[in-house]
Amino acid sequence: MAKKSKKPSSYHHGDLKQTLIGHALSIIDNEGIGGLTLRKAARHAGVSHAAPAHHFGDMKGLMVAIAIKGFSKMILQMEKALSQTKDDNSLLKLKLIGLAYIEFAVQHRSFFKVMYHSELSKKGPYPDLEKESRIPFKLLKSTVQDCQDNQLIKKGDIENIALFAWSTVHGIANLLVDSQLKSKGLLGDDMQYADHVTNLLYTGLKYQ
Amino acid sequence: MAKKSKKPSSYHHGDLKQTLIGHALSIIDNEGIGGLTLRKAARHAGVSHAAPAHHFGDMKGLMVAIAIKGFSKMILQMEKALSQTKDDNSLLKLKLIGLAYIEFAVQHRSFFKVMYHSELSKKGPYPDLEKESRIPFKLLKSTVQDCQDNQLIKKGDIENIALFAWSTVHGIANLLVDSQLKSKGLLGDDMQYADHVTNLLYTGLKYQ
DNA sequence: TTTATAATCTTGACAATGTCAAGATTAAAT
DNA sequence: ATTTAATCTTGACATTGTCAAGATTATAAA
Repeated sequence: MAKKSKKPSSYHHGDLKQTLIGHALSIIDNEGIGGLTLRKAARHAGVSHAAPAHHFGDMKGLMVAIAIKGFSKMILQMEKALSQTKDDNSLLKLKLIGLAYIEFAVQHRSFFKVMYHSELSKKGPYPDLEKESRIPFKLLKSTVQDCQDNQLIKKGDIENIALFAWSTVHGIANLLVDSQLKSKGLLGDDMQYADHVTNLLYTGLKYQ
Repeated sequence: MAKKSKKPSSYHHGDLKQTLIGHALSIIDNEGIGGLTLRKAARHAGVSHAAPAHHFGDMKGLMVAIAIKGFSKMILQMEKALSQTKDDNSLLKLKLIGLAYIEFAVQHRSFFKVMYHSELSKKGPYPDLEKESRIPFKLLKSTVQDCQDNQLIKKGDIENIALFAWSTVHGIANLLVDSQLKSKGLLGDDMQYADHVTNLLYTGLKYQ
């Protein structure tokens, strides 16, 4: 609740940038990424149609800002999951960090959609975004490393094993976020399914 | 080369629908899904700006048409992969069908992007698309069933195991298609990596 | 073959959007 | 107090999706 609302002066908004991001996210929640327009976000915020440009440059700038914020949140959530176990239990850490990834995706669908939107990763350069977007995989990889150091999973190329784990949780996350499973009647509860699949993943790694 | 080009009469195109789909795909190849517009596809095909509407209704209709065609191609490629092994070797089938899924994605990025575009799965109803889109998973599931029948993988809930395999290959496919790995310097050759990961996946299933 | 009907394509129009330029208002710094 | 920078508005323009009405060609019916 420590918002720095600087007493709006009716001309200068005070915290327009974050406000616009908020409205953009709720628009994506309701109408999908295709429903997001700069003008619509501006209307929701009660400012003129050209106001967003001063904070984000263009449409892509808004998406980048959302993605960066999303990665920060996701990283926090992953780190929190890691800290919830003793240091020696790295196999559990591996499961928890994967679940945290999936949980973030389903809890913040709009963030996740923007974070991994094709158009963003394509043409940069957005150094801040690039930097943040690498951290989740780094966290995953170092956890895999811990597991190997503690001989909890068989030896193997760390990079490949981490990529395997990432592919799986990323795949689940995408299928869940796009309602590709629910729409096919394949799914009841999201996280219950995520738990099943991550179990398969990590017991698989154990006996690899 | 058995195209039914019906001698264009300069007013009636002859095969405008498929032609437009082709141009749409090449636009997506070059500029991403965001770069695709109905008018641009029309210009590339040399027809008026409103011509596409008569074949696809609206923008979403074009995407649906592309997605349906993409699923047909993908299904053919998966079935072809299945037919390349003796019936008894169902574990190899399981690997081949997964690789076929990934291979289709990297060979036909634009198709794949459209097929699993959030906006499509959201609001229907597009019965033809729904029907086609279920088949890949059905193929995967029946292959998993074969593996269990032949006692090549341990028993377990077929649905969950199939979803696990699907999540993994779908995750790889998405990361590859969006160049999320290459851009991070994590990858040399796409299919080589896919082979590594599917190996991990299926040996994992074997000892589950 | 002639005619009627449907399919296909064009032209013209409209509202909505991204983006730019120029100006108005307020905050911050000097 | 004055200058400078930041923030927001207004107005404009090209582009786009979409609709309606008309032109052209194919197809079917007579």
